[in-house]
Amino acid sequence: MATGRTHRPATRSRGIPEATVARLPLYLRALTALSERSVPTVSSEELAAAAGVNSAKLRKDFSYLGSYGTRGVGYDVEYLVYQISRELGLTQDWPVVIVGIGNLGAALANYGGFASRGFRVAALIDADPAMAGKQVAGIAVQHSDGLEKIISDNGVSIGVITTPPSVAQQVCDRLVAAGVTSILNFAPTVLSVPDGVDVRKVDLSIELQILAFHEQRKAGEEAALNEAALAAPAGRGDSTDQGPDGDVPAVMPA
Amino acid sequence: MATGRTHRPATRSRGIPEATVARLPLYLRALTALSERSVPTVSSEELAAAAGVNSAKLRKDFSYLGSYGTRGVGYDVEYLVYQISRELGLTQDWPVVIVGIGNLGAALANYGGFASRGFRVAALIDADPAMAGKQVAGIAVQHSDGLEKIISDNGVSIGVITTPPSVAQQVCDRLVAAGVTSILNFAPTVLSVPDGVDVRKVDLSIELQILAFHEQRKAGEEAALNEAALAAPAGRGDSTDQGPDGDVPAVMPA
DNA sequence: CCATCTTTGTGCACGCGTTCACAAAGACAT
DNA sequence: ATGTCTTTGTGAACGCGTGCACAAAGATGG
Ligand SMILES: NC(=O)c1ccc[n+]([C@@H]2O[C@H](COP(=O)([O-])OP(=O)(O)OC[C@H]3O[C@@H](n4cnc5c(N)ncnc54)[C@H](O)[C@@H]3O)[C@@H](O)[C@H]2O)c1
Ligand SMILES: NC(=O)c1ccc[n+]([C@@H]2O[C@H](COP(=O)([O-])OP(=O)(O)OC[C@H]3O[C@@H](n4cnc5c(N)ncnc54)[C@H](O)[C@@H]3O)[C@@H](O)[C@H]2O)c1
Repeated sequence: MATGRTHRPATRSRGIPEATVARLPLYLRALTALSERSVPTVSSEELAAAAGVNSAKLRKDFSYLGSYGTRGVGYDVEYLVYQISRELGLTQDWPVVIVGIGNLGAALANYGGFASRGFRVAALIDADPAMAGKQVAGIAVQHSDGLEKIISDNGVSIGVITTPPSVAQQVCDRLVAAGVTSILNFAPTVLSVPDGVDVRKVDLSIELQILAFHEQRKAGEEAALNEAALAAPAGRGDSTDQGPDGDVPAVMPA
Repeated sequence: MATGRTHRPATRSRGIPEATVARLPLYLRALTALSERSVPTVSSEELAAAAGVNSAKLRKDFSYLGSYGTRGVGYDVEYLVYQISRELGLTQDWPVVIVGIGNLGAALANYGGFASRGFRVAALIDADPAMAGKQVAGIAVQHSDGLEKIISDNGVSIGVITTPPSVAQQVCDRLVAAGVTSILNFAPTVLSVPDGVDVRKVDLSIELQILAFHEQRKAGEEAALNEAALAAPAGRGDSTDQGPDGDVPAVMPA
């Protein structure tokens, strides 16, 4: 998922597959819920259902961490919570900076889900002088002039970018130069980073477009079905009276 | 990525692999930028660089859509923009509802990136009576009592859930019952949906945890390197004076 | 102590996605 | 028209991830 210039070959970190790492937070969430209900042990089948995955996959995932289960019984919930937390590095505190305190940045700052997992908003940074000093989520916004100092003073290694896309790369460059080695990017841009820096992106627009693709496919199948019976009206999705699937390109190739 | 109860076997839709579909929006974005700069054609190498992918992958991706390139020249930008837009279903208008107009829901409502790709915020829905009637991003928030009618009146097939996780499943159920067949879920919950409904989730907390995992691994490698030289201090990441990698579990298994 | 029963841990096969490498195709110059 | 040069489109190999199916392990009861 790292979108750096050089494509790192999936660096199976210390033997734990990337796909497994991506599921550990899911397991952890389900386990935390069980822990709060004081459930002592859980079977792979139950936990898998709670996490929305296959039980075989879950057992294989856990096997990468070690053999923490007891055959015939299941897994000890508390113990597993600790092991996964430790594996994910959540037993330590991760100071995070958010750069670009607009609509989205402010929403993230207000989000309680951060602190609950060992992530602490160490600073909010914005380039707008009018924002500097304002309190957002109980934290004073600081001007981006001091970005480097803020990063180094707080020992920040994780940065969140919620600036407009036009400045995302330069913000990224400054973060990296200041010592940040993990970036969560909300701006719809491809970021170039040096080796050793991880970038993950959250792109709302892409998610919607993927949904639209499947939605269109579903509508197409439905239409084909209706067509097979008779030339029936579409019913849903006729908000515009444009043809559902024009075949004539807007511009022909040269 | 659909997290429904039944695991659909990657339904290679109409021959286009899921992984390719997920990259089409990326290509489209890069192509749109080129189009705005009036670049007439682009090679797979250039476009791949702009989209942050391998050029062979890009060519293979495009080969699923058909042979739209010209050997020795490259791809016609305008034509490709149209073809990808059509394939993704962006030539039609998709009305979208957002349910749960809190911090995040309001940020999304204000986001301009929706409309630019054929997605139109048809309605904002919240359960809080105090929110009803309030204007957010120029749209009046409606009470969730009328959810079903709003969905059907506007022919909405895509819903965005930004409610607290505790109510996400029931909101999801109502959306589905009302006719929504695609859901973008921001609440940290596993949603169960019937077959034929697509769910995609955006989970900030998971992204951060994945970053933390890699961050810890990097720190560990670095520490091992330093250790090899001498018992050197860690320098970064000592915000708490807790040992960097305790080995004693909090609770021993039964 | 033994039998039975539950559940883990994993060997194995399969399919998807990625990447390499190259032949074919077309543009362009001469 | 012909040759050269660029770039596409794709066959093939490989690696990762997934899921099945089962043997091994341990709990539990008699
Ligand atoms: N709002 C959403 O729901 C949403 C959804 C998906 C993606 N995004 C993306 O997230 C980003 C932020 O969206 P938004 O709606 O919050 O935009 P916004 O305009 O409300 O906020 C952007 C903020 O970044 C600040 N900024 C600008 N340049 C900066 C710089 N060089 N350094 C530091 N701060 C700087 C601005 O002062 C502003 O406060 C955009 O890239 C947008 O495309 C937003
Ligand atoms: N804020 C963030 O940056 C952020 C980040 C990641 C995930 N999330 C998740 O997104 C969701 C929303 O976060 P938020 O910060 O906006 O929370 P919020 O509390 O600000 O907003 C939630 C809104 O949902 C409304 N609501 C509650 N029950 C409802 C119902 N049954 N039907 C319709 N509306 C209902 C509430 O009235 C409120 O306006 C949460 O699940 C949160 O975990 C938020």
